[in-house]
Amino acid sequence: MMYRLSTTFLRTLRDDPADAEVPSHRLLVRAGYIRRAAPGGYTWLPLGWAVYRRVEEIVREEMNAIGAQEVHFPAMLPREPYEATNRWTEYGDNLFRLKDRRGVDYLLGPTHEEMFTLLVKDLYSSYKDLPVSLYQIQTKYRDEARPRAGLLRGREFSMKDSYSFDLDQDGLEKSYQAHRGAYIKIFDRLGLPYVIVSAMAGAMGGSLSEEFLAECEVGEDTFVRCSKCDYAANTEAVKSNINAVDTGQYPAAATIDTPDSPTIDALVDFLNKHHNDKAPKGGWTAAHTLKNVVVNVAHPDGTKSPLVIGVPGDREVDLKRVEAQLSPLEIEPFTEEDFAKHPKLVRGYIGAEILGTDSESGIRYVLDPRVANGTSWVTGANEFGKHRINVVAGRDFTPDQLVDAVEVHAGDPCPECGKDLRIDRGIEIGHVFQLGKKYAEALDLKVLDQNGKTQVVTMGSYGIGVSRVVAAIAEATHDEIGLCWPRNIAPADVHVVTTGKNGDDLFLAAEKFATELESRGLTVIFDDRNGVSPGVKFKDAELLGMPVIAVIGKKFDSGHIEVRERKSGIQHEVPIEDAINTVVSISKGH
RNA sequence: CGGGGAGUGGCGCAGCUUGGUAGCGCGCCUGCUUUGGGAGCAGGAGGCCGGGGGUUCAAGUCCCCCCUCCCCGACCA
Repeated sequence: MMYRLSTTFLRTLRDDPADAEVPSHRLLVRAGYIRRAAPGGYTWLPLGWAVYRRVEEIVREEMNAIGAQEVHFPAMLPREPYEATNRWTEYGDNLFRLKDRRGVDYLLGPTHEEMFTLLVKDLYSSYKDLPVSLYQIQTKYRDEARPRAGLLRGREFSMKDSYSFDLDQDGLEKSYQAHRGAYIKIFDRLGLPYVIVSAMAGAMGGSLSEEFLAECEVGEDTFVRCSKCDYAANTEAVKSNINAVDTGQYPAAATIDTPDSPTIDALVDFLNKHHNDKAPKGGWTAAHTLKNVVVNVAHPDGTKSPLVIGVPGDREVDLKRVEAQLSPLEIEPFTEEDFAKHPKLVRGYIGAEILGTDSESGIRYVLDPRVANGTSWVTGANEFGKHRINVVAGRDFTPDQLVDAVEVHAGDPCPECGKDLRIDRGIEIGHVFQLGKKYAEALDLKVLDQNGKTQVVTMGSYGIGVSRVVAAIAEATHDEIGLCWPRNIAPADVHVVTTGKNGDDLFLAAEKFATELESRGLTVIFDDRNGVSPGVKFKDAELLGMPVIAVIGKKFDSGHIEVRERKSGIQHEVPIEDAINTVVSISKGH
């Protein structure tokens, strides 16, 4: 296969496109791999599509290797299955909906759990049919509030989604591990550095769940990683491992006047000025205070109730993290009107002692594990301008539940080994999780087991964002001057540049060289454009990012061809008679 | 959905404050020259100035409404 640039449908841009910010977006547009066609929708041009297909093929090969079978659903789906699982409403505005000429509802599939479940239900009914894993590579649609960063977050994108169907948890475990293993092979082959982190199954209603993240500054996911052991988790899924403190000999709790101290900062100032005698060693700090944040929780039945979250005063509450743990409850802001309805909650002075389902207020109270049993706190007195000191967890108040609620910080202890955690950002490129029986139950997917009894099938769900992976690889591998594709997914193996003009000896030698490379099984880009200056050809070759650039130019007179490795910049001057073998051996991995 | 920025030939931008009938660079076309790091000269083509309404003798420029894009936040496998 040879691309002759004189006729390839390609136009590179000298300037960065104004609407692109992140490197992958900027370079993929500038190098002529993609064009924006719609908000959050991109056209793949020939070279871009070549990359896309190579990624797809690697995914396909590894899925087939674990025995998964490829199918293909429509992108436009009926409403009913999504009604049955409640996702027609749960998905909310993120679902693209449309009606046919008779006014019947359809949707553009954001993901296909329902359809796969129904397909298996349609054809299988015995335990003997299981296990089975099916997958597709499909265009998915999500009406993202804010598409951004080119291919990284579009409203139309390509995803490989697979689903495993097993009779029991043991089977699911095996299917899950098979997919996990396949994903490791896929991302290894793609040449993409990645981290596997534990994640919350959250809204999808499963249990074990892990994400594959490509480490990347512009990534949208934040994850922690231990500096010592190999613990890694999405920030939402980090578990604290705080040990309870032995109950100390704290004096009885007492009320103090704290005028004008509705905020933690003001309170700490006031304590240091007026209650220095009672201060712990080193004086009062925010870490000695217990901050109580009120939110509303929305229950699946549509009702709302207040919830108070208690965290140390020097920490912020991470609502996403709380929400993930309380799922399917959703967190909403607590408004002025809500305060009016709950007069026991005194804004700025909410105290722990009246909180908890079994306490005076009856309001549900969850605590971050940092507020451990036996620790002593300064907290609100539930009265304007007053606080309570020496309020001891477990003695003076009891939470309904411990929930990891604080924003995770770099330097927090690792739950596995206690060493410092680091925080980094990544792009979610793959996700494996054990769905369990949620969809099978909702859609009544059952088989008969060995004893002739019906069993609900248990499922796993596994996704790879194929189009996103292309961008993630561009992010991970580019440099200042352009793209820099790993050998396995580059649209061509070698980019042949000549400074010769159409028809002259140099040009003919270059053409012969390119043709020979092609006949040796390489995919070749041959810059045969006429009247384009060498400078432009070199810049374009670097921008396009093939792993090897071969130059037939001034060194040709002395019998040499220049062979450059794009990534390392290493340049070899190779005698003409050896050049083909040199390029082939570099392209095949030395 | 909230905050900020921006929409002007294919691309990147100026013009808007102070209204007077659209300009620069790149790219594109023709010719000549040039050919190892985004060439030179000459001559061209190409624009309902995001859309709609208004003010005015006159609107890219002023006013109102809408749409779109980018960034931050919210949301989101």
